[in-house]
Amino acid sequence: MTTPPRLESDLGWALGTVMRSYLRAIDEVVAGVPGGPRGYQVLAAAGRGEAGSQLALAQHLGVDRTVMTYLLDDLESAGLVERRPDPADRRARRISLTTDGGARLCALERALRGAEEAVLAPLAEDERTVLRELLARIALGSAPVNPCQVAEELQAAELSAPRGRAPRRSAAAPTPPPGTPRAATPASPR
Amino acid sequence: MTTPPRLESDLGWALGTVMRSYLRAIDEVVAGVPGGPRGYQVLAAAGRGEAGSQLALAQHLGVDRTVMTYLLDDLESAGLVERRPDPADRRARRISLTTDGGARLCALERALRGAEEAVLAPLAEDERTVLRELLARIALGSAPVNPCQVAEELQAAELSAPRGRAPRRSAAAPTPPPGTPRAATPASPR
DNA sequence: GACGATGTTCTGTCTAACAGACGATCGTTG
DNA sequence: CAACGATCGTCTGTTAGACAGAACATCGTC
Repeated sequence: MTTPPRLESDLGWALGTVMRSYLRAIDEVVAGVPGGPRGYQVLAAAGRGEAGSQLALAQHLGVDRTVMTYLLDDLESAGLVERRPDPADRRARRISLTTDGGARLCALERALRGAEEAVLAPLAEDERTVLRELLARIALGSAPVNPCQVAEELQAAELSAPRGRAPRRSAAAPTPPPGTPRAATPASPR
Repeated sequence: MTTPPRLESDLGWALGTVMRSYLRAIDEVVAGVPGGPRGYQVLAAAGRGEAGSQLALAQHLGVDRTVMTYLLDDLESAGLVERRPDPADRRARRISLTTDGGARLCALERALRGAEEAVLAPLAEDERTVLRELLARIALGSAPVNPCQVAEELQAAELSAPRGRAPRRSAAAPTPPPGTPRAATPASPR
């Protein structure tokens, strides 16, 4: 009995409730952004240069490719992002922020900081930081497993420590535990 | 600059990604439950006796009343829950677990424990506990503000400490900070 | 140059959520 | 006690959103 009597440990309920609270909090802020919350996430990803192809962006955000098309249509017609042909692959489009998009993103981030803090209000200052970090670790660790990212990581690890040193333990767990869920079970009982 | 250079602090993205990861992880487990993940949450709430009326249950889970009707229809026809008339209010129905429902819930919770641990795999043991607790605190703090629950709480606090002792600080913040988001903004721009 | 694979877009279908109304019942007020 | 508004659960209809699949252009490879 090392664990204290759990008062309320339903992870799913807590996650869902916090998620809804978050969406409600940012609702007003992102109301003017074409794609809503996801529109902002596209801007944020583009601003960080994380937006490779549309497909990569879609997987990063957890949306369907076809949805990403419409999302970018709206953002582009609003003048916030640009679809520029990838010089290396003429099939793909690179998503980049316009000047307006950059300014908009900056304003959004400032406003969102406040909304996020309101969501995290029940926590103390340092606890908020801890929560952010733990969530980010899980998200990064269980992000859509990008094979080439993993490959890069392994390569980098090998290069930096060719003596057979194992890659950093805390990073995106390369050896998933036995009970790892299979991806996207198609057998959902509609 | 007391805050360290934030490497990846997009709370919304982290929340969404963890949420999707969680849903994927429990997908197989709750595949047989009528309402899917929310069907389980109904069972869990009923098992804890948290299920007052259908409306309270719906608000607790963040779903519409009409959706709750269908959800309970399915769960009831599967023999997992019972709709019994509330003796105190003949409009309302009390939701209770059947024997089958209790057994099912027990099995589900065991299986879900494993799936949840898989989601939290990137974290160390104590970090998982911390995350669960922080999320639960936020969820409890920003749950659909139930006026009568708040009233009860205040009453209980007064009864247990009539000397003017303030209620516990960590509990569902009765004095929301200035920037508290308004509940259920009806002005959502479709 | 032919082949399969991949990125993006388009089309159609279908589920799930929401707004609104209805009947039954409660609490309250005159 | 009768009438009124409010609330709970249900039902109906509409609509937005997601998904499956095909089509087109292009890449990598043999």
